[in-house]
Amino acid sequence: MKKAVGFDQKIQLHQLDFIANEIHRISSRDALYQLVDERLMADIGGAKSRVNARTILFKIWFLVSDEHIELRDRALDMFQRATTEEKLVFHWGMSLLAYPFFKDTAEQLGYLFHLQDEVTSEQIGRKMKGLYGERRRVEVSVNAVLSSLRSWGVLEMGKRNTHTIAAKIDILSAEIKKWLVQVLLIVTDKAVIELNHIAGEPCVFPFKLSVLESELLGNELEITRQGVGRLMVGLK
DNA sequence: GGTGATTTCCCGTATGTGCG
DNA sequence: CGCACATACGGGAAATCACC
Repeated sequence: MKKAVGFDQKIQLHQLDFIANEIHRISSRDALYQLVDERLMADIGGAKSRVNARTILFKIWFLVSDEHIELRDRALDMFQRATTEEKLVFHWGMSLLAYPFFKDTAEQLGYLFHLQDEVTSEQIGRKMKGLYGERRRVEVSVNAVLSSLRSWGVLEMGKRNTHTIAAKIDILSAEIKKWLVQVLLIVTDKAVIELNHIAGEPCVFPFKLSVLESELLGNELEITRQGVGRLMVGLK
């Protein structure tokens, strides 16, 4: 069976901000559909493509699977008083949770950026086709993710389709670090992760994520020691 | 369960844009 | 202009939902 792709349209930051803001006020799905569709009219002409984009937005923020609802609600709560950069962290995390394709693309980008400063769309396209098969859809969707990331200010495009990381975003708030680490554990499917490996996780490459043990204390995460000075973080 | 409607996902193609 | 690539469009299949 072919792996689902899903994320096949460019999604802009203000569209994500819009839905994250409106979810608070509007609880009815139909009303929110209506509202988002109206908002999308400014960006996308065709009704069908608007529906496609709406599908993606809803999957990220609204139609969240049960096991992620709690994280979603916490994100929404913090979202209200977050800075622009912090809001991006939430969009990023929710996208990772909603779309394995997004997560895999981010991860591959992260790997490539560990090795080099510039990544071409062709290069990442090849990697993703390796994971998802030789399908045109994969090509289109990789471009959709890349151009979304450009519009989010995560990537910049240089000459000849090379992409570079725009300035990395430093995450300062301990609450948000904790949230992202939780997301990280879920999407990477790891039981535990070593504390000082967190910053190097490929799928969070746009962020500077340095965490101290003290910042992760609380009800959600569990910290254990392994050997000398190795701190492991896992979900409780 | 069946079945019709809606949602989600995928595809081929048209159009636009930048570049040699 | 011709080429490559990005983006949007609409058809349609597959999956899921809602209701009987």
